[in-house]
Amino acid sequence: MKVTELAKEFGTTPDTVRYYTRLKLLNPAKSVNGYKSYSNKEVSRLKFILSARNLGFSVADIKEIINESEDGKSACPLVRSLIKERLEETEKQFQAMLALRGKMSSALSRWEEMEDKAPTANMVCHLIENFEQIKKA
Amino acid sequence: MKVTELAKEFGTTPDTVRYYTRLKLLNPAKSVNGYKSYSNKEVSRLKFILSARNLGFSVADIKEIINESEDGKSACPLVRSLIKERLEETEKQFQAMLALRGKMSSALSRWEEMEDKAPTANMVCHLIENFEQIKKA
DNA sequence: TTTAAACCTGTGTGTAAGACACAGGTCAAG
DNA sequence: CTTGACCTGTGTCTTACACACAGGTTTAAA
Repeated sequence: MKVTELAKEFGTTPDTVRYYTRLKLLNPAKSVNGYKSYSNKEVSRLKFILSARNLGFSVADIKEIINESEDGKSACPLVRSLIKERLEETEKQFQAMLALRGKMSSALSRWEEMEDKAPTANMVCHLIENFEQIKKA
Repeated sequence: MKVTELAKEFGTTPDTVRYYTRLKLLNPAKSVNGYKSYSNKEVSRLKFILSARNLGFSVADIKEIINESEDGKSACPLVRSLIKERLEETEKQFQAMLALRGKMSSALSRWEEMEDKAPTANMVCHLIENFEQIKKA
């Protein structure tokens, strides 16, 4: 299988496949003409990678998981521990986005009934600069 | 004012100040010794930048806003239009994170009562690979 | 068989928003 | 005058790919 064929097989892009290949998550043989040739093993490997990405694992995580399994060990304990970390991070980011969304939406509605103002020497836009004060130390 | 002083003034890092300076959002004079010297104007400029970042504007947005205001025009219309875009993006990302969080958390709890398995030729980790099927084309 | 268009290849670089590394400069205390 | 602490600018690294590009391959028509 060539790069583009493999990518289409799972609805991803050739660039993504090439990226994983550069990181040696996939290890295709070299075809006569220098093209990369992916075997069935690579196909299921890619499927695994995409599933893991879908679940929030980083590419570095995935590399670690694969290394573990190539040592013949069960990757399950590692996988459980990693997803705990990632879930915590996701939760933090989620809360941050929740707060940001609220701020943005409140700014938007407040700004719709405020007038335009020309900039001054030390004020670029009064909408932004008066919305929330950044505290000085 | 030197880089570190300015950074501390607003609870940010010298690297951040240097980054904005590289992008010419801040335009310090050069001190005799080659150090950058920030005036009062730069101080309020940084405050503006941090406020805008806080509200979800990208650094590129901020550059655009500053350019507008340096042409003497009111940046308010641009600011309103930009925040609408950014809010939409944020909303999309928010929904994506919500879904991801759900998936991760359900995976975590499901995996806690599943056994470890050794890897096989075409299976790296059954927890991940059996969680959700990636569809073939 | 020749040729041309369409498609594909690998490699190299660009992206956002800073964080980090590093060799050297500056400054106060002794 | 020297030490040590702190600071400086510049350059590189990060994530997870997307994009650009010069050239190779394949298919179809001529």
